[in-house]
Amino acid sequence: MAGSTGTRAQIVDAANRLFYEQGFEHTSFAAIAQAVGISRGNFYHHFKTKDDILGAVIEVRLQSTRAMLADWQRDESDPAERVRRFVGIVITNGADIQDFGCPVGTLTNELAKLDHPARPRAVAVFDLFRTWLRTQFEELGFSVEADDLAMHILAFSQGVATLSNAFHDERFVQREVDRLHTWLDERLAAGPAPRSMR
Amino acid sequence: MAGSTGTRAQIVDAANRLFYEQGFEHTSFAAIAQAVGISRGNFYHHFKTKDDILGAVIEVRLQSTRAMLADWQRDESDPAERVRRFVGIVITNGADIQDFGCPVGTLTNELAKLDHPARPRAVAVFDLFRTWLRTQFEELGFSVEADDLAMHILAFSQGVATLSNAFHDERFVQREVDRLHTWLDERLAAGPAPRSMR
DNA sequence: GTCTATATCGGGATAGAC
DNA sequence: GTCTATCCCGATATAGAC
Repeated sequence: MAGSTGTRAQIVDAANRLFYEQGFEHTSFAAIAQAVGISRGNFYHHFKTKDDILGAVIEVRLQSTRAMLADWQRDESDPAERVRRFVGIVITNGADIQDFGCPVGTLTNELAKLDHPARPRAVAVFDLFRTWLRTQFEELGFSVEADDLAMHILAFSQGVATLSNAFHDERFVQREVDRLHTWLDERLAAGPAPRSMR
Repeated sequence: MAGSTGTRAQIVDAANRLFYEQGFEHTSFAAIAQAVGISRGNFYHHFKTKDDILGAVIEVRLQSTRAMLADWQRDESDPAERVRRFVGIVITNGADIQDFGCPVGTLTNELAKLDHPARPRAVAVFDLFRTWLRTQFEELGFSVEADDLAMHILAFSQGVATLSNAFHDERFVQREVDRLHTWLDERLAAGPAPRSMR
């Protein structure tokens, strides 16, 4: 795995964490260098510019997201249960989300405000989740509605993450998860809309 | 109104807009000064520090939010219709949200990452909406559920705003608004849970 | 590959004239 | 109240020794 060995990988890992906790722009080279335990000068041997590090961080996030979704795909055969696994992230990662929000949503928004060229790559992480969720609904028999349902699940996660970060209320998160599970069950019980109704 | 006249008010207005569009930390004094048309030096006659401007911006947002909610309270007698008015913000302000996200959610998250002392005041804007929405549901006969329903509406708005900013998809926004309206109608038709069921 | 030293720039903040 | 000039610091980035 490209995580522990190699100075370059260590830099990317530290930057990945710091960009999440402090934001991209607010994170200085000094902070990253200190976290890794190297000097600032050594830094530029591995990356020419700060944007290069951001690019590497986003690629790592894309890669680890693909790996996680592949794991879920392998470990769970029921698509509905896979969707529930995704929904559960807001509880599994509840502590980090309370402190820093969703890593995907907060980075894409920061890059949007900075009008940063890397924004589309950050949105690509969202696309991974969106496509994966849509595939689950397609496996459950939905067709044209699948993407709409996927986006609704994504919106749920972003809304919960933002308010969890603002209010630090675990009971709110649990209530919303329960509510979405109920909605999902009803949606699955009703099944896809017949073609004649579209 | 404290909006157009007075250099101080102009500074706050420009900062308010720029903090929204570019983020708080990324907005420089030079940018604000240029937007207002004054020199950087003059700046410090009105505000001692950048955090002071942030404080003033947040107070203005609190004030304008209170005014907006009071208007809605006055202009619309049906609490359900008032809630729908709030839900409609994601369409009314759709263009700005696509470009910059929700002003409340994005600022609170940025301040959380900066570990900024003004974060609680920024969250207070969320609290205004939360309390106002809860009051509407209370007027509709809900009691203990009112706050839960209010938070669900807030979560909706944040989820839609974040994904609207990421994907720039108006049709997604409209679908989610329609979905929430349906949910709201069903919720109101069912009425509050009887006390015996709690 | 890693370090120290340094260049360069932009940001917040101050002093003082008008 | 508004301006110009300036200070100070932190941040990105470079040069070059080891």
